[in-house]
Amino acid sequence: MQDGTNKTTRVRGRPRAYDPSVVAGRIVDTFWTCGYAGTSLDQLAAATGLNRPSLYAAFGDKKSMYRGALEAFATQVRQEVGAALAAPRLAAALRHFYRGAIAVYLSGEAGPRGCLFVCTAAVEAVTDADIREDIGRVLQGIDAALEARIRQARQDGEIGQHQRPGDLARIASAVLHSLAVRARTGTPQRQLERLADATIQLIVAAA
Amino acid sequence: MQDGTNKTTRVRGRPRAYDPSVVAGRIVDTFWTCGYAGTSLDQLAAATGLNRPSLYAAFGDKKSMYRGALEAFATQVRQEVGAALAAPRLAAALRHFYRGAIAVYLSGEAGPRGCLFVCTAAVEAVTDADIREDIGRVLQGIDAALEARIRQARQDGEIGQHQRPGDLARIASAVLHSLAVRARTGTPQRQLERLADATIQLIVAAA
DNA sequence: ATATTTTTGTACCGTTCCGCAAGAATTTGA
DNA sequence: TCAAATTCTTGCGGAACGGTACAAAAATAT
Repeated sequence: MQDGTNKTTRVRGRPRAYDPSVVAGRIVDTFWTCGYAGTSLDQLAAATGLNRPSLYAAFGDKKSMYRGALEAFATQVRQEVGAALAAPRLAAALRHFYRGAIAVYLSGEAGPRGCLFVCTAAVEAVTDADIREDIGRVLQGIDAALEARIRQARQDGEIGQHQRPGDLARIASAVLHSLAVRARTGTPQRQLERLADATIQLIVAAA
Repeated sequence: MQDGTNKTTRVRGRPRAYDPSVVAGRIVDTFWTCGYAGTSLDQLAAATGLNRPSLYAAFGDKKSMYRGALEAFATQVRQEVGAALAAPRLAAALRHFYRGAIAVYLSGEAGPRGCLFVCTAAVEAVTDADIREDIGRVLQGIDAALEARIRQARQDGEIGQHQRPGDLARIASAVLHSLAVRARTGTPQRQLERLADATIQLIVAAA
């Protein structure tokens, strides 16, 4: 807290002409729309209003910009997932979970964009081990959050004992992945919601 | 059949020094590993042994090469899906369906590559309407094939009536999408198979 | 005022990108 | 043997790529 982030505590040199968090958001947006390989530094400069040297000084090279975008996206995802799954009954929790995801997946000026990880980072996973591990960690985190929530529902007697919570959780997040892909490839909101609802019904009814 | 594809029926000019189907396979392979934007024409030339002008003459520009790869991949998928789902009982059909998919998704010299459509084409869907529609058609085709097979299982009395075949089919192919993403991001075969098996259990047990 | 520190803007580096032009090479037909 | 047809090879061209050097600009510290 004693660093220069406070507005009153001025630092030495020429002040930044931009808000780093706003710029970071624009970077996420650009990569989300065009993917890693499909985005150029000129595009990022145009989207942020910065020129390339400023971008480089603030966020490093292209790959570290992209991984920074992944990290920012993951942070938001974790927060929203946690909030959604906090609902007292499993069906409602899953419903908030999927509705929130669908809203995110359908956002975007140029059209629905799905999930930054599933729909753009996955391409790079074969040729880039760092990004592959970034994705793995996030997907595992969602699996784990779902599993914990389902395990709790089982203790609460909401669902049967015939399916293991880990398996149900992975099925639930499988549908999440599919919603991302389908949203990005043009499936209308109505059908996405129907898929989510059918999944909830199947999981909650799991004997 | 009266065109020049027969080996004995020679055509006029200098003969091709390559087998177009082999080259097409190499093109698929390269795009499958590196994605559309991440693949350069030089890379394709190196992978096929042709030089760029020959590639261009035979397969058109980069985008039409990619769409050709999508088409080739889709043809193979349709064939394998049809064969797998022909099994007499639904559980076995789905088992073949998923096992076949997992085998494909784990293939690749540089590591598992998932699905060409789900893991590489999806990125381009926002900025390229042609590719977006290519993906949509294929995904819908798989949904439809699964729905038909599940509908038949229902008629055969294999599964209950509480879930609609269309919903179950979309859940089944949702898991397929997830298997593609998870395979490409490093999930081991054992876990992929476990997810598939749990899904089959849930669907077949659907009351 | 002057020095110091940090950011910004311009311009440039070498490389790679995609696509194509033009001629050499290799075959069949006359 | 020569003409026609098709493919292969070399090499170019203009643009875009990621990344950086360098000096002007704008703030604080002394």
